[in-house]
Amino acid sequence: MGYLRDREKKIIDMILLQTKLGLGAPGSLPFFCNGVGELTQPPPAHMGIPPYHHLDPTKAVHGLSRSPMYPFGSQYPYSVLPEVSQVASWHAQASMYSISNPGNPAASAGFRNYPPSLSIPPTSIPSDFYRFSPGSLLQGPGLPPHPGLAHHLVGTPSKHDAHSSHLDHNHRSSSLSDQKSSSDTHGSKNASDSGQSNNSQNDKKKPHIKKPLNAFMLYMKEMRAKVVAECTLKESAAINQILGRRWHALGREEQAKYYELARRERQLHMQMYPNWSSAQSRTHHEKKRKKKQEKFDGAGNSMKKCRARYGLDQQSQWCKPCRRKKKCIRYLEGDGGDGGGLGSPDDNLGSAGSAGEACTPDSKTGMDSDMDKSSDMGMSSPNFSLTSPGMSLASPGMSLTSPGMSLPSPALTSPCPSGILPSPASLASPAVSLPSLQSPMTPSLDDRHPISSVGSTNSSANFTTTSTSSVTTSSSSSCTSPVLPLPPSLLGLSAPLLSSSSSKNHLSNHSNNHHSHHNHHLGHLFNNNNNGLPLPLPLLPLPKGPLPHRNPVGANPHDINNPLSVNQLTGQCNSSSSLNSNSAKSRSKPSAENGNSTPAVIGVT
DNA sequence: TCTCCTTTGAAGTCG
DNA sequence: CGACTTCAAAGGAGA
Repeated sequence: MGYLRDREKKIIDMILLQTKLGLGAPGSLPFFCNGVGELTQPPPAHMGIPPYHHLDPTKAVHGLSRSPMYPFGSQYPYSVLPEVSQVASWHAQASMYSISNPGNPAASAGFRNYPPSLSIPPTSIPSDFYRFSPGSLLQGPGLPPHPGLAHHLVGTPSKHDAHSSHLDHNHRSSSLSDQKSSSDTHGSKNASDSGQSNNSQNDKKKPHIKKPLNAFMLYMKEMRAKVVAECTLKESAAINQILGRRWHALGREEQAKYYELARRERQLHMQMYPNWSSAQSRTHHEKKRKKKQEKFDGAGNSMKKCRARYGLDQQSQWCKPCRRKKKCIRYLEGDGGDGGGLGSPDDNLGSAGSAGEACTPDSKTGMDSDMDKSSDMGMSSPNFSLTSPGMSLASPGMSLTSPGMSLPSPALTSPCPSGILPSPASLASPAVSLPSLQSPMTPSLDDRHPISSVGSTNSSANFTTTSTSSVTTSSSSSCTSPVLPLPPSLLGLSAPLLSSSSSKNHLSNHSNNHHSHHNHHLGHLFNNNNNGLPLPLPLLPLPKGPLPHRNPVGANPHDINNPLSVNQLTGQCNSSSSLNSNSAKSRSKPSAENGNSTPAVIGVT
């Protein structure tokens, strides 16, 4: 209710603002009408924004031609770079997205308010939401980019810089002189080339053009403050988990807005930095990484990770980072020489939890890695079975037919203001009542899917099995682990559900497009079943063998010892909630730290 | 001061 | 072409 009210308020504010700005064209608001009509379906991620090289700035002005890669391409209008009125409405939208209520400091705190170089008052329009302010478009091609944009985009360490300048840099950069200097520095050309590096200082300050934010990033930016305010959480990791959940629970139209925003951001970014490529950002960071790598190389540590090297029973031998579930300092990437997959950063299934990796013992990683898996999972016995008391899938709480598990679920509306989804299923489940769990684990959205609930049962109960492969991969992975016998159609359905938040790294990314596509199916599923998919999903037979394993999020947030565990971080928000984080940690940081995640399981066994 | 955590999406790289 | 990797934001925490 509150959320809806908030939205209504935002819309009203937006309309008022638009009126104030004389931008009252009905077609420009709300959201992304673009004269095409209301969005009926959200764009899949891969559809939402055409590849960078497909974004022709020259065309962009007139319209973005997008091949309808997705069935509803025609329904989802990707029009164009905003026209002037549109751009203004864009600003207005920004005001809506970025809680602009001045009386809500928490809400506004999360946003950088790019100083309006234009006619739009800064106080009313926190264009912060847009790193690539449409202002530059408004001003025309020859005009400098939005100072805020430049400030943010170029050479601004987002993170630590934020501490000092998060709130005030708006003011700093809002001055005309700053605008001028900013534009002088970065110009409308490629900012990375604009340095006129005559002196070393310029070289040092060679601007780093950051990637444009994707839809989820934009969403996070907007909602973070909200979540922080609601949950009094400050840990970004935990907040991001919440936001991830919320993102999935978000309506398709809501998501569509962010995809649209992201698309526009990219367009603007491309216009401003036509020569930019994400490789620049990559190389920018690779330098640091190389340095670090050399550092480790110099140390001559070509060892296995502590976990694999010493085992769980000799944790005293582990290096500190391993004990802290951080990156093993003894582990050297590329130490593939021995131990089969052990040395590979990718064998850190423990955390990684990726179904792709978590295949059957004989599938991919070999025996060693299998052992590693076991140990990573904190399992002493490979025969660990989910049929153990309290973890039975047939347990009432986890019943696949449980109301809490059926789709669509009322719980999807996220009663918890933080977006954490309490579930009767989890709450009632004996599994979650295990003493090892400090706080009840709540199945994620994914968990509400019967199939995923199987896997999530494991994670939410801190049980892992030797098996491994998540059903997620059933349709695309080479995993041969016992998979729930699903008809292809259902598999196709299940995959997105599962991959939506788990094992993203490996599953989702086995094809970005597929992943995104699936994710959108997920969204469709949860918001409206207009795909004609059967809901609720049928009860699935329990597998006889080891159940598919879904490793918990990242460094095992369920590990109560993990300071960043979901429980610890979000418990204060909602004691009955938890993020069943099927993490995607594994996605981007596949290596070392992943293997260190673990062992909440130990306590169970 | 730097890195990690954690999320999703976009884009680059590699085999 | 698929799989994999990195980066974008955020801010607390730890080294």
